[in-house]
Amino acid sequence: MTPRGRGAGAVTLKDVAAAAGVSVATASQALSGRGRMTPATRERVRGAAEDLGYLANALAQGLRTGRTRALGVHHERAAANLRTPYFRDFLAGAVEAAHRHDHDLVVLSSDTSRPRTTAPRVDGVVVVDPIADDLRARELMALPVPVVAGEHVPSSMPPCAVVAADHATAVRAVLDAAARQGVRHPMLVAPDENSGWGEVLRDVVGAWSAERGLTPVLVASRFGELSVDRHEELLAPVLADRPEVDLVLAASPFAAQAAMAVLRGMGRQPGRDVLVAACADEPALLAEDPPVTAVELPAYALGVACVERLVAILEDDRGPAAALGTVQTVPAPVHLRASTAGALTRAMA
Amino acid sequence: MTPRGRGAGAVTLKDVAAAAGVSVATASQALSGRGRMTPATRERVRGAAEDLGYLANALAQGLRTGRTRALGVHHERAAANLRTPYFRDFLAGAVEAAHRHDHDLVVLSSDTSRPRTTAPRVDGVVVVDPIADDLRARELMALPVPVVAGEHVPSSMPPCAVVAADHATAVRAVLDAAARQGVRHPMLVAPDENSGWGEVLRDVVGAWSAERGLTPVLVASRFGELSVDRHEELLAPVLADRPEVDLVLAASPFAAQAAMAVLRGMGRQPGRDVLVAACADEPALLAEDPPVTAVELPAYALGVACVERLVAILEDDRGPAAALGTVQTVPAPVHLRASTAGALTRAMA
DNA sequence: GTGAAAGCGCTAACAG
DNA sequence: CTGTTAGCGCTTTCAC
Repeated sequence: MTPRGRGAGAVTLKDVAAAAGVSVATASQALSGRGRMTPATRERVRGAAEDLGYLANALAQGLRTGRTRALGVHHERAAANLRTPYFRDFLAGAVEAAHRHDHDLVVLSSDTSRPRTTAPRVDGVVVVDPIADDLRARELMALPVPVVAGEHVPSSMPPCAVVAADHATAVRAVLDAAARQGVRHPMLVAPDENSGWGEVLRDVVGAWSAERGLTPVLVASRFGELSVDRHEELLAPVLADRPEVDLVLAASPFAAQAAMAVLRGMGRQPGRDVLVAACADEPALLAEDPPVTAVELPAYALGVACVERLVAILEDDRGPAAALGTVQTVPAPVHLRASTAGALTRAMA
Repeated sequence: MTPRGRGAGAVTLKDVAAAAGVSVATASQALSGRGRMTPATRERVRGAAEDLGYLANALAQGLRTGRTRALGVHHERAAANLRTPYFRDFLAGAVEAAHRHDHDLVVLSSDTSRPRTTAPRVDGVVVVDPIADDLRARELMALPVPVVAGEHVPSSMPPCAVVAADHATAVRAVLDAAARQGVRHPMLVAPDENSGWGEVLRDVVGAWSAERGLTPVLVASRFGELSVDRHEELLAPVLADRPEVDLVLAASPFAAQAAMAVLRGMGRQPGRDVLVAACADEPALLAEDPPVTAVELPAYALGVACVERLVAILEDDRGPAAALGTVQTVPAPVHLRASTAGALTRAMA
């Protein structure tokens, strides 16, 4: 009958009420500052709570009020991705903002092998990098709590409030720089339709190319593929097939590294015969020869912005629905490096 | 009467029960796999839950069962410290282990300006670097849930299960290396009695010195001081006062950097006239001239170990009390570098 | 096999 | 001004 375990021994409001000689209801109001009562009573209850070391049970409070003062963060394979600086920075930003607003920040378990059987005890959720085939993400987005997506939502997922890096501006800066070097045959290597980021990149490159009467080559990769080798396997045949390509714009820095290797293997010199750039930065890109132009994804700022957005939605009287389609962007610095700085020497006319 | 807000609209067990034509009690048992009933009934309930997208309310479940499947992490000024690699690595390890055991991981709000009014909804807490004057840490340690300290607990705090780096072994390796270069007058700069780490370092250096008939100079600093300048202000007078010191062992890498600067300013050449080492590593130490010997604190491994320990305590039938005094250590690699490699040229006999 | 009822700790109406 | 009452969603005896 009594719950097994850890909760046992905790001081409850009943204990405080008894000690102060009032009812639990009065005690509750005394502590929350609500209700009208003599200052004396209120002080007596406060004192009792203090003496007993009373801390309200957040579970019970949350059950009753529907508010938990906790926010959740979900990332597909959170534990594994926590090895990447991107998610770490993001999380650091999210924690900073959550704590500033006096909320706990819950890193939701993301063992995707089994579906959650339980709705997380949070007031809202940030889904970092929503991926269409991430079942957990879908579950969370179906929850009756507001959701903010950290990055664009693939079109096959339900809409929600979005906070994303300003890829369009950043990628256009890269493309313009490449154009100045005479690029005519851009290739985009980007995650497939499971990723909203991939969709955005295709849109931007598509629009930019159309404005110039160019036709980009589009190659689909898998989101979250961190292996350079795998990307080489993907790119070797397509690059062999398309010798006219004079710019490889890769979403992933690992794909960019792979492109460098493959091109070199084909006897083409990156930065001269062909330009290379990435839509996400990584220290390794600086160590390449030549160093690879890249967009810096502002992970920390995104973490902050996502949580700020979530808090704003929670406090919005119009209700969470008002936020559904909205997109907010965070600037993404562009680092132009030697891989896009050399005038193209056109090997083949 | 109905709680305002976010919870509204959620599918409850009542809805599932109604859809399946059973009572909530039966529905509960059907889903949890407990209780005896016809497979047909169980399937019907499962199906209804599936169709409605039912997720159990973790708050209610937790209130009833006393288990939330969530673990908390507390760090003084968590948000600020999340800028340091140490806490990031620690957190990454903690998340990995927590998720492996199917628990959410809550980064507890650590706005220390106001005390928590609410007990966090977690089954147990990891307190990273417990500091004696951290009120939040004390609050958490008074909670009726098990607590694991990530690093030694200062003697003025209540005891709990401890998981710490093996400072003793590591520091002794550094001291032995220094002794081989002829060190006779070691100085230890370590956090004051607010920090269990500081206490351990003083104990180790004290014991080691006693074994050799040496008397170490002990300087107390403030835990968490990340500024090199502040450390310089602290060290300049003491080092001027104690020209005989031939080894500065600093707990913090920033104190080690400060020592390097101060010594150089005094015309003493670190690595030759005087040795320098740190009890925590930092990239900047590699860039010093000469590079500074340091102990690498295994943050990620500590994060994993703390959570593993917490889970073990939660599953231990003997109850959490059994774990109270225990200390578990994680190896801390030592990086011997040039700052302790040169034979001391004794400027003064 | 299944349902009714109690209660985890708390808050919000409504009486008194 | 304060106490009584009801109920948040769930689990768990205990009758039927």
